Amino acid sequence: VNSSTGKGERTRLNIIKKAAPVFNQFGYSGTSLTDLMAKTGLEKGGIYRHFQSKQELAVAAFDYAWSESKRIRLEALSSFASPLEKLHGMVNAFADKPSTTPGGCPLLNTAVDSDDGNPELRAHARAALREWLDLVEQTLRDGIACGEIVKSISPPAVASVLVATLEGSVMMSRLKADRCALEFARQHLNTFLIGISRKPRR
Amino acid sequence: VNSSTGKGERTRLNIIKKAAPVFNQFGYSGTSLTDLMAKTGLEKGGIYRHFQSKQELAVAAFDYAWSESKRIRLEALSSFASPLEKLHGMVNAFADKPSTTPGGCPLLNTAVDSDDGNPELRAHARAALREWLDLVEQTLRDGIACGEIVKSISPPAVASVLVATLEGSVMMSRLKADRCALEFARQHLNTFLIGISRKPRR
Amino acid sequence: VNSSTGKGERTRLNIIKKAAPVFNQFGYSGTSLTDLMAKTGLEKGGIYRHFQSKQELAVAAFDYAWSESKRIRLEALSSFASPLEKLHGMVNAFADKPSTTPGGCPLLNTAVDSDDGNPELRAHARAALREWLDLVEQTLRDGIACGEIVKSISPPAVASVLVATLEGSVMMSRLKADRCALEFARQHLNTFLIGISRKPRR
Amino acid sequence: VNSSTGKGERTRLNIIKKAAPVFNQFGYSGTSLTDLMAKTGLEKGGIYRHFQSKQELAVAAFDYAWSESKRIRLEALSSFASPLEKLHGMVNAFADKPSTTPGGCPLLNTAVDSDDGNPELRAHARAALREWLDLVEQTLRDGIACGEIVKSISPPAVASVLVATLEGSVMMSRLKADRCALEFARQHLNTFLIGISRKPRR
DNA sequence: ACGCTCGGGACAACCCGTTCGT
DNA sequence: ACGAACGGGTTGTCCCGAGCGT
Repeated sequence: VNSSTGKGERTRLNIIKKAAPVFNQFGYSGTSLTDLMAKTGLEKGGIYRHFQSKQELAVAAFDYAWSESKRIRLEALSSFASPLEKLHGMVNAFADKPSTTPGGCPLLNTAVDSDDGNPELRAHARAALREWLDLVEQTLRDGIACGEIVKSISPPAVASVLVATLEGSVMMSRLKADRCALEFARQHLNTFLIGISRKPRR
Repeated sequence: VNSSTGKGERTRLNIIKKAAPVFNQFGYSGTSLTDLMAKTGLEKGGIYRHFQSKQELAVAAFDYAWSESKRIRLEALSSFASPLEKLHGMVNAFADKPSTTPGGCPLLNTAVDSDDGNPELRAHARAALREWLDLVEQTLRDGIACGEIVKSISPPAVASVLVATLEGSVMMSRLKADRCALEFARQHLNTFLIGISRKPRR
Repeated sequence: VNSSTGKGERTRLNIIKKAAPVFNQFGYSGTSLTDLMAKTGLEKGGIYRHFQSKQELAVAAFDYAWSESKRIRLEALSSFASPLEKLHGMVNAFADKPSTTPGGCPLLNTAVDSDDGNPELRAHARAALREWLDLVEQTLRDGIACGEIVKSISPPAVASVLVATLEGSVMMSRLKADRCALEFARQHLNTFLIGISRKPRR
Repeated sequence: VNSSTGKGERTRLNIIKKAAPVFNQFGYSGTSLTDLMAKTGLEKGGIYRHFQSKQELAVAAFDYAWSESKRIRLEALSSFASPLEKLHGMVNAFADKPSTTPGGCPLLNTAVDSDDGNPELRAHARAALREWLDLVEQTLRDGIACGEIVKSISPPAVASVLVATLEGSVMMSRLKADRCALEFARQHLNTFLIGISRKPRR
C-alpha cells in the first residue's frame, strides 16, 4: 500500500521486475523456474512464498511490463496539449522505443504466446489492448470535439488501424533485425493523421 | 499428391500436416512430442525415424504451413489481371481468411515464438516475411510500371505498412475474438490503395 | 560419521554408498538412474538435487569405493611395523578380500569400463592407481633403507608387478568363480618378496 | 563350412569384424546398434538378419576377437621349438602387442564387462581364459617332461600367475597410457621363467 | 513472516533393441 | 537387406509442496 512496506513486499516486487523480461523474451512455457531463480537470486521456495504458481507470477510480470510501457509512453505525451499532437506523440514514442522491456512489446508477445491455453494471461493481455485502444479512441474523439480532426472518421476504426500497424511493425522489425518497418509505419501513420486533420481555411 | 513417393515420404508428410497446427497453436516449447504422438497416431520412435529432432520437425511444419498460406492466397489472386487489383485481392484474401492453419498466421506466431533462441526457426520465418514483402513490392512496381499506381510512393515502405497492418490486425482480432480489427484494416488498406492509384483524367 | 552435517549431506552420502556397488557391478553405462532410484529409495528429483549428472555421481561413487578399499587395507597394515611385513600384509589383505565393494575391485572395473570415453572417471581411476603404486614403492624404499630389502631391485618395477599380479588375479578369480588365482598370486608374491629380502647372515 | 560360402556368410563375417573393435572398446551396454550400423554400413534390419539379438552378435564378436588374438600369438610361437622358449615367446608376444583388437585385451574387457548379467558372454570369456591357461599349463608340463623346467613347480599355479601378471599389466598400461607396466611384467616374468628352469650342471 | 533445503513425481526430448512387411 | 514402426527405455528438468531454521 504505502511505499515503504515490509521486506516481503519488496521481494515480491523484485521478483516481478526480474521475471518480466524473462517471460517477455522466452514466453510462458519457454521460461522455467530455474531461469527465474538465476535472475532473481532466490531459491524456488523463496519464489513460491510470494506466488502460488508460475502462472500467477507470469500474470503479475505481464501487468508490470505493461504498466511500465504505459508509464513511459504517457510520460512522453504529457508535454503535448492538443489531441492531434498527442496522437503524433504516441506514434513517435512507439516507433522510438517499441520495446520498453527486453524482448519486444509485451502485448504482442503475450497475445501470441497465450493464444493456446492460459486464459488468465490472455485476459490480462486483452485488457491491456482494450486500454490502449480506449486511450487512442478517446484522444480521437477529443480531437473531433475540439475541431482538430474531421468528423467523418470512425474513432474505433482509426484506433484499430493505428495500433495494428504499430504492433505489426514491431514484429517485422524484430524479425528482420532492423528498424525499417517501424520507420515506415511512423511515416505512414503521421501522414495519415495529417490526412484526417481539419485544415485551417485559407 | 506426389504420385510415386514411398510410404516413408507419405508418413513424413502426414506427420508434418498433423504437427503444423499444433506448433502454430501452442508454439515450439508449448508443443510436446506427446502432443504430436497423439495427433499423428504414431509412437515416438515412428516420429523420430523421419525427423532428427523436434526442431527439425518444427521447421518443416512451419515451412508447410507457410507454403499452404501462399498457395491459398495466390490462388485467390490468379483471377486478377492488373497489379492494383492483385493488391486489393491480397488485402481481401488476408482479411477473409487470416489463418490458413489453426492458430492464426504462422508467420506472426513463429516470429514471436522464435524471438528468443531457435535461430533455425527464426531464419525460416525471416525468409517467409522476405518472400511476402518481395511479392507486394514487385506488384507495386508492376503497378507503377503500367501506370496504375502513382510514381511517388516507395514500394518497400508501402509493402511494409501493408503487411504490418494486416499482421497487427490478425493479432488483435484473435486477442479480442472478433473480426473488427481485420475489417478495419481491410477498409483502411483498400482506401489507401485507391489513394495511391492514378485516377483517370476526366 | 560426520557429526554436525546437515540432512542434505547425509542424503548425499547415502546415495553414494548405495550407488557405489551398483556402478561397480554393472559399469557406468550398464547402470541406469532407475536402478539407482530403486537402490536409494529416492526419486529422480531427489537424486538430481545432490548431483548434477549421472557422471558426477559415478565419480563420487568410485571415489567412495576406493577410499573404502584403502581404509580397509590400511587398517590391516597398521599392526605391522617393518616394511617387509607391510608388503606381505598388503598381498595377504588383497588376497583375503579382493573386493571391498560388491562387484570386484573398483580400480580394475573402472579402469576397464572407462577405457572408451568418460575421461573424468578415468582420471580418478588413474589417480587411484597412482596412489596405490606410490604406497607400494614407498614401502619398498623404506625396506631398502632399513636393510630389509636388497638394494638391487627397482621399486617402481616391483610395485608395478605386484599390483598387476593382484589385479589380474582378481579378474581371473571372478571369471572362474573360484579363489585359486588369488591364492596362487598370494603364494607367488610372498615367495617373491622373500626372494628380494636380505637374509641374515648365518 | 567351406571357404567360399555365399554372400550371406560373408556379410555375417563382415559384421563381426566391424563389430568386434566396437564392443571391445565400449563394452556391451556401451555399444548401441546405431554405432554398429555406422561401422558396418548396414541398416538395423540388415544386421538382425544375421543375428537374432545384440547379445548373439556380441558373443560372436568376442569369439572372433579372441580367435584373432590366438592366431597372432600362436604365429609368433611357431618358430620356437622348446617349451621354455615358447613360454618366453608368449610373454614377449603379449608384452609387444597386448591388444590385437582396438580397445585392449578382449578377455580382460569382456571378463570385467560381463561381470554383472550376460552369462552367455561370460561363458565364452571363461572358455577363453580356460584355453589360455591350458596352453600355458601344457607347455609347462612339456618343459618339465623334457627336463627344461624344474619338477617342483605347479603348472596351474605358474600359469595362473603368468596370465594374471600380463592381464593386470595391460590394464595398468592402458590406464596410465604408457608401456611401463608391460615392460616391468615382461622382465619379471622372463626372470621368473629362468628361475624355474633347470640349469645345466657345471 | 520469510527464505531456503530437501524431496517428489510427472514429464521433457530422445534413443534403445526388436519385429516385420516388402 | 532395407525401411518403417513400435513401445518402453534413457538421462535430465519441470513445477511444486513440505518442513526447517531464522
